Amino acid sequence: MPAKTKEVPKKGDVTRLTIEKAAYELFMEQGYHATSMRQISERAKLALGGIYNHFSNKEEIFKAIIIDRHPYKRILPLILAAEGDTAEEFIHNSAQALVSELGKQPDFLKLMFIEIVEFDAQHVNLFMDEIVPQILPVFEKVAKVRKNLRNLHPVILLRSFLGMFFSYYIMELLLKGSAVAMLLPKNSFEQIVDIYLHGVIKESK
Amino acid sequence: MPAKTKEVPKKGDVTRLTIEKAAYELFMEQGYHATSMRQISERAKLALGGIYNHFSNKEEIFKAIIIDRHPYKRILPLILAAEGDTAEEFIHNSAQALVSELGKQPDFLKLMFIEIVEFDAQHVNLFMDEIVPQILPVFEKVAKVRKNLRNLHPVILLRSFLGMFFSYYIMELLLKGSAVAMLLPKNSFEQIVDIYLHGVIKESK
DNA sequence: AAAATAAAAACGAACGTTCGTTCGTTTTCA
DNA sequence: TGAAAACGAACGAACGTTCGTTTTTATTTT
Repeated sequence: MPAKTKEVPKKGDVTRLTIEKAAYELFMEQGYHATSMRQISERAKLALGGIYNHFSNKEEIFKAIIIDRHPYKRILPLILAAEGDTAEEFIHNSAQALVSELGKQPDFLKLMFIEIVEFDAQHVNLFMDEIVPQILPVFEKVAKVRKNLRNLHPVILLRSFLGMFFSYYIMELLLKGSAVAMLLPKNSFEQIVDIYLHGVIKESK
Repeated sequence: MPAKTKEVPKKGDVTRLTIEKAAYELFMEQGYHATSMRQISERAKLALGGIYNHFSNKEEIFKAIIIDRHPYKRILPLILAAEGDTAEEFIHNSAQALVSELGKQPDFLKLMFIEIVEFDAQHVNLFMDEIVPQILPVFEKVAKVRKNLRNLHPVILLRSFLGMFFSYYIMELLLKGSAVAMLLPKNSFEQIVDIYLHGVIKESK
């Protein structure tokens, strides 16, 4: 009887997700190289060797995390669903939704940083070509529907929009624990969004 | 005869800088944990044990790099020297100077990323309290002298200004190698600065 | 100016530990 | 009953650091 490879639902994939979750937590806490396979196996409550039934090596775990846990999958629908007739309202609302969503996964940025530091962003580069074609039309539509947006290149719009969040969270990371953090106004993010909308220059009267 | 500890100029500090330079290059290329003391000793053309005459351990090398090679020392004078009567001109010029300066040290951002990933930004946090009191007055002065700046909190001004660069370079890192990079307009940075100055919203007629 | 001397720097083998991965075996599951 | 999953000891390699020694450098004494 020739062994047919069957496409079974595979119950044991639960373990795979358990490993992924444990590794994700540890990578976020300690970084990639500082996290050992033994630590991952302990947190996943699995024998060391058992991991290798699900991932061929350590980097494969990280790659899986990058793909499965990247927040863009959750963020994209939020932007699409953001309401508001004017571009101003729309950006305000989608920024708000995005911040609250990222608040649930506050260390998502570290994922990107580990990527850049340890892997020279090679994994992200690979699937950027998959993501961006999904995101760009959204921004093109936003630019088209809301009349009071300046006539900006959609890529620039995307880049500056995402950049607003990057910068917000990075500065937060760099300033936390510092005495300067005290100087920050309570509604910092509101003001950052406002600058994004209207710029820093006073309009000529 | 009691041995008096004297404060000699110490010629051998050249070696210390050689180690620092070699380590800096390797950290940038590979990350912190992925770089071994042996690699550092090889690039510095020094015996493995010799390093420990100048640094007590690996982390001390990184700390020294963070402090000695942080670009803020070179950037601050540039901002102070940037000319332009209007706030618009000033920001334009200082942004231009900053970008060209950072272009000489294109991986400076990685320094911050390694900090965040491997050390939870603890070193930067420590000397933020030293840096920010130097930077803030510059931004306060900028806001005061140039009349056509909106009345923004100086910390917000600083934060959004630096954020503009962070986001610009991060997006560059994440998009490089991707096909989307082709879509980017040539004068991306000019447009980003323009958004910073005037916002994305069309002025009501 | 030369010699003596002590401190600083360089050396590289060696230490103990931990790393990622492999492997033969047992257990669980379909 | 055969495949998938779990196990944990074992492997060789690489890690950061230490150590005793030699070499270099700078200073002090002749």
